Amino acid sequence: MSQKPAGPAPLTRRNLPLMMLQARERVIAHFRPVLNACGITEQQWRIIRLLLDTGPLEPHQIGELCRLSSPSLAGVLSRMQQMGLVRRKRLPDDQRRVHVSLTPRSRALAARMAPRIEEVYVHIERLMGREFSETFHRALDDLIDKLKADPVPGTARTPRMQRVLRAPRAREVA
Amino acid sequence: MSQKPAGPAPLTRRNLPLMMLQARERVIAHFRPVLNACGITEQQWRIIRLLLDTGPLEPHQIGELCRLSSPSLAGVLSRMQQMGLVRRKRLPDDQRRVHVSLTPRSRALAARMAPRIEEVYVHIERLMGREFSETFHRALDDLIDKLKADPVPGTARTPRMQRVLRAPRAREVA
DNA sequence: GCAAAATTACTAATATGTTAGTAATCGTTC
DNA sequence: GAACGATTACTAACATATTAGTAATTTTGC
Repeated sequence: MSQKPAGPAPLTRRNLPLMMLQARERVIAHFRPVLNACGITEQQWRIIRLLLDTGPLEPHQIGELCRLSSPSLAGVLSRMQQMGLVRRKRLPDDQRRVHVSLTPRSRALAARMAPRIEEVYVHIERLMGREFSETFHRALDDLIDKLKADPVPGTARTPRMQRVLRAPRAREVA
Repeated sequence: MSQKPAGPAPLTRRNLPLMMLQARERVIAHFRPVLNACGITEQQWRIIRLLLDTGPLEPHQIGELCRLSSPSLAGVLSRMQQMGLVRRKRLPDDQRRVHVSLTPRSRALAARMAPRIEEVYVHIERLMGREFSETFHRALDDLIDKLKADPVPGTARTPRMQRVLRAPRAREVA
């Protein structure tokens, strides 16, 4: 008997990243109206929520915990500073490093938003079912642990290859 | 006994959208090297994979199935057309509508990529465990179903408010 | 038949994501 | 103490996401 020519591999798997994207969008869609009504983006809210819990942090810590790459973070923090939602201050000990902290304005905003956010959680937990919701949380933790490591892309440091001279550029943070 | 003043609601919930983002990034991080090596983006690969299974589709169908909003899709398809990865053709019956189809080039690309993609699936399934992997897939399907509906943002149509005249603009598709 | 509504793909403006690379600073080594 | 590497936050260039709104066309109501 002649063998069937194998042909190109057929991509039989379901698209797991797409499924996870779809699932996440179904969830975030419930929060978006609240964020829009308050005039902030999802990323800005992630940062505010984080700093509420932890106090002032450095950018690389925020990026790690909020999954924001260094370049994204630069823009987000810059806009948040303009909006009066965060302060940035250089550390006296180490002039490279910066502390990002919340302002009274962002704390007040968070206080206004908290109950509406809670409402959304109650709503989606009702849609998902209490049991399923808890199981799903555990599954996410489990998956994150099993596939752990990998730093935020855009934050990873690669060794310098060469050093080229150029006109100096002013820093943004006072 | 005096009652404690309630204070601002404390946001006790874990950040579910963030957890889902973290989990998805752990997964997509394994595919990114393959995509980068082939010079295409995640979104472009989603579209190619879809069209391989379905044959030619219209933009709104692609957007729905790949979770790409209409404006994103316009740019992605435009670049893919320039790269020779897709063709766009207006339907004779309805001049508004367009058919997007793959090219020999994108089919060849997919054939080259398929085995490497499969390798990644094998690898991450080994990390996650077969049992967990299947359970997680079911959980995602379940969640997507329970929170179903919501059209892709940017695709939703709102009734016209007013109609302003302006100089005509040429269409991109022949 | 024709004006209004609906549909489809698109553009515009802005925010974020991704990849690569740079300026300033710090620590170490010699 | 000057050269070197490491670290931190940043910029540059481009692709995508989000929100709003438009052009061309088709369908519908009357």
